[in-house]
Amino acid sequence: MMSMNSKQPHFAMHPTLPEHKYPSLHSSSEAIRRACLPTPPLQSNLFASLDETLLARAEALAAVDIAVSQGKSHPFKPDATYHTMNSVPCTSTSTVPLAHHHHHHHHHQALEPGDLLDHISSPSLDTDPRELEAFAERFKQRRIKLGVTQADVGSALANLKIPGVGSLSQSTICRFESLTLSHNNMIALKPILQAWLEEAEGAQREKMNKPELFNGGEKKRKRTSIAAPEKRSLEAYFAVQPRPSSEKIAAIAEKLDLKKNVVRVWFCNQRQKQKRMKFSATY
DNA sequence: TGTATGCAAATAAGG
DNA sequence: TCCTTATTTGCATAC
Repeated sequence: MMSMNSKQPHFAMHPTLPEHKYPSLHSSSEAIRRACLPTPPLQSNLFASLDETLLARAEALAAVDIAVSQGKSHPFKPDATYHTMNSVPCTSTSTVPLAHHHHHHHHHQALEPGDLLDHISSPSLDTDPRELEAFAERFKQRRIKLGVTQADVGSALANLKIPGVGSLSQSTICRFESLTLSHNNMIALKPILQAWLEEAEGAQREKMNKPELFNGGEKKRKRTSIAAPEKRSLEAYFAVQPRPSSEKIAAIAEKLDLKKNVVRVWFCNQRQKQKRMKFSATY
């Protein structure tokens, strides 16, 4: 019934596959305060064409930093597989920060559905913050009754074999239960967690042995942890050249023993961060 | 030991 | 292929 799931079965071998597309609207307590920064007036890149001298300086600097930590344990693996998975489409556009009830921002959503036409996930209902809140609470209670932890649920999701759905971390499950996810994110995750809950309860009721529903699969988005020394090096590079060429990125990646993509993304995120800071500093 | 959270990687979507 | 902007989600670590 609630199969508003998009498509693509595999999530095991595709770094990226075009999947859903939902309206980008955020809301929700946490998201609301960190996101929503208007676009700052973009200052053109001052360092854009500084000569390599500075870069060399940074490299030297970086080299020292690295030297210290290299040769001995690398605290993390650059990671080898990122997969696109979970997340589900959804078509809703409500904007209601769960925490601050009613916002001055009601947009459409004609009238109350009168809760008659529900059951088969009526969009207007599945999107209702109150319903989500109620579900989250029920979910948590029933999960506990099943004797399953948040981490268990997260990893078991992949075994649900829902196309495009992989595992999630304990953090995400926790945030779902405490409604500290964006509204749209809540809406996207709800059907998935609901599916798991029903399966798990059913299995338990039937005394079926389905361990996969209580721990499992590893199909989770992985997150690289960039160690402090490497991070300092990246920052040094960034200071002199915030937008390195693809070649430069490759070189940096090699020097730091990180995946090129990790470095590329780091620069993107760093630029994004810089803008945020610049913006908030202005106000 | 499970569960919350801060910070920030990784992704989605439109150029 | 890669950028930007907006968002999702995980690692690490504090409760």
